[in-house]
Amino acid sequence: MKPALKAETEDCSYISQMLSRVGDKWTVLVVTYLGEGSMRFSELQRRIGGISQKMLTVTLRNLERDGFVSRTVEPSSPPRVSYELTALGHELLVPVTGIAEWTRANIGRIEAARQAFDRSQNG
Amino acid sequence: MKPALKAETEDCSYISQMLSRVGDKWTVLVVTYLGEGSMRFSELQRRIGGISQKMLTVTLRNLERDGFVSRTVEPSSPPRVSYELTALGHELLVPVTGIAEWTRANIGRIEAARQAFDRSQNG
DNA sequence: CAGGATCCTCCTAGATACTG
DNA sequence: CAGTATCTAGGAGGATCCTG
Repeated sequence: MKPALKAETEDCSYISQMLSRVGDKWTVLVVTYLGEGSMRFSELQRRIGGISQKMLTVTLRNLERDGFVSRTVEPSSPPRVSYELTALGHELLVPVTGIAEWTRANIGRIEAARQAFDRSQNG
Repeated sequence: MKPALKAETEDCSYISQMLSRVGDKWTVLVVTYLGEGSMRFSELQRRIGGISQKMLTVTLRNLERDGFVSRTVEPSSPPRVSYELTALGHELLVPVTGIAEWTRANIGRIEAARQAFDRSQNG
């Protein structure tokens, strides 16, 4: 039996990974769009706009590996590959939405702080 | 009066900034330590461990600019500079803790998904 | 259509040296 | 002590070419 410290250290590693993941450039955007329902690769790319094939592929692979997204291939020609959120993926939206809503509610305070800070630096 | 779309687009920019901020390597760690109370630069660096002077400086400046941290200088020699969370900084801990707790609660499901994914890739 | 493989570029972050 | 300035390496992300 490992001491509690070990377990908490491991937890921190996972927490850090998740914060980093949701903080990357595309993950939250992809998850948000998939929150509307199942979607194909090209449709996702078109709707997001500005994401390269490579980054969409990488982002989806990461999400699939962690169990947030499921990938379905219809064996046809040309192939149709669709993605959708798993239950875990939908649940992830809850805490992420928490930060988003907190930010939206506090934009005014943040912006005021920035302007005050920038003024104090220039003056 | 701007249309709603404009406002939402601007919100997304802020939300993206905040997600990116809390997703960077040191911000959450610094905020968490400062959550315990006011702390000096060197104490913060020693307790966090592994963070360079430069990155601690940059992280603190960003937090200060956004109004999450306040900086106090005692004019002495050598100078004593201490940092503490503002009210806004303490409030930020709430949604961030939300993601952290969600992650901690779901580590098992994530880890299981990863192992299943990795097995399916190798086999 | 979906995505693998490359190449390239920029930014982040770390190391180091210096200052008030 | 608490920074600033400079240099550099590594990784994230974009552009492009190619394939089943």
